Amino acid sequence: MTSTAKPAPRERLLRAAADLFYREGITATGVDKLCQAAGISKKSMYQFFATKDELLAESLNTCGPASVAGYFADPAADLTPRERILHVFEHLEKLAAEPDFFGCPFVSAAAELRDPTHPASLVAGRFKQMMTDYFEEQARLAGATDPETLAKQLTIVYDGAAARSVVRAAGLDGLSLLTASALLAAAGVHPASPE
Amino acid sequence: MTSTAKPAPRERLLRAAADLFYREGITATGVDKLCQAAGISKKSMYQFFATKDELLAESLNTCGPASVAGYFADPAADLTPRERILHVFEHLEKLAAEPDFFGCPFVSAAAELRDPTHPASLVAGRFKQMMTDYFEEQARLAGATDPETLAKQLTIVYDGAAARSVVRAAGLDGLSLLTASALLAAAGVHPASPE
DNA sequence: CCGACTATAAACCGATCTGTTTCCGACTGC
DNA sequence: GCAGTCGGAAACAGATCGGTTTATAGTCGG
Repeated sequence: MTSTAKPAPRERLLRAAADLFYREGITATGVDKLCQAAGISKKSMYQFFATKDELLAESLNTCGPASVAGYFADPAADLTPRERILHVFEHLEKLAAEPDFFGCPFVSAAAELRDPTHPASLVAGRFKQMMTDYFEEQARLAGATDPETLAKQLTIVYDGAAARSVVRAAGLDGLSLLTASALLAAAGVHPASPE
Repeated sequence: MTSTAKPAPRERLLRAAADLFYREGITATGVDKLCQAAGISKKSMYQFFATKDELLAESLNTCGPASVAGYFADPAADLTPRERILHVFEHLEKLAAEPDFFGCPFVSAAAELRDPTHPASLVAGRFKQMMTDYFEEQARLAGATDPETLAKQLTIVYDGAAARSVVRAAGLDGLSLLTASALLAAAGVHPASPE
């Protein structure tokens, strides 16, 4: 019975936290609402996590990877590095078109916290770096002239496009793909790799 | 006496609101703190503005332009369109290097609100469009191949670079300038305009 | 059946939230 | 001097905040 509906109290709590913090904001989400959404008591919550901030950081850390997994193409797939890079933006375009898209969860959290030393901010920084590292690796494989710089630029395009979608409350119409392609081309990475 | 220290109650309130909402967040800033910072009573505040949200929207609308004025070079200055575009990113690099930079105030507000219909979100949308329009105008003057698209791309770079600075709590090291230059070059806008 | 453990619901704490109201002193025009 | 108005200080209202505690219901191993 517990297997079908309830994965585990702690798990449910982390999921509910990641969901509500993202959809409604950190400060705007109270602990009571959180526990109610997770079907858990406050006492249990405070046994798992000492403070709301600790829960926030752990929810980002635990549920973050799953929420951004779609950006990274299956490593087993037969794709060129350039296609793997563009896959990130294809996925972003898809997400941004939906009305419940509120930007990158990590950026969103770090921006609201305004405290670089907050545990959740550190988690956000690590994940951003992870995406940049992914870009750099693929850029290097693609033979880009300056993979490190290109990776940072692509991350900027990713976050900028996400911000655009949020303030306009609209999709991106391929703009992020177009911009990423332009930067790839400027770094010598072209669609049909010529022999 | 009132002329030296106190501009006007309403003005002070708007300034304090813009400042605190930006520095500490919207939800995290209480009305009491706001009034205290502005040196005004809550009664007066609620005579000027019906709700906190109304104050927020109006503070963005009124104090927003001044807070972003530095991005736009003096129209009288002898600058090329390309230089005017890059001036935006030079200014951003300067701001991002300071520890009290928390990103674009409009994006920040819209992101925290998560409600595209909120008056403040509409204000944010208008200002973003204003910057894009500025980019587009300069891009057209510079003879870019596709000024409209280039303008959107530059706006994306602006917001993406701001986000990067926020999550890393560090400066940009010229990265936004570099990226903007690359997109300009891709659109056929080069530094020393050759005859 | 029993004691230990667990997790729940709910009350509770002081503080703070948005928003309203009351009171009172300081101006104003007359 | 004196009604009238203004705005500030502060109490107030009801709700919610993060966090703690109590009491109770269920679930184990022994």
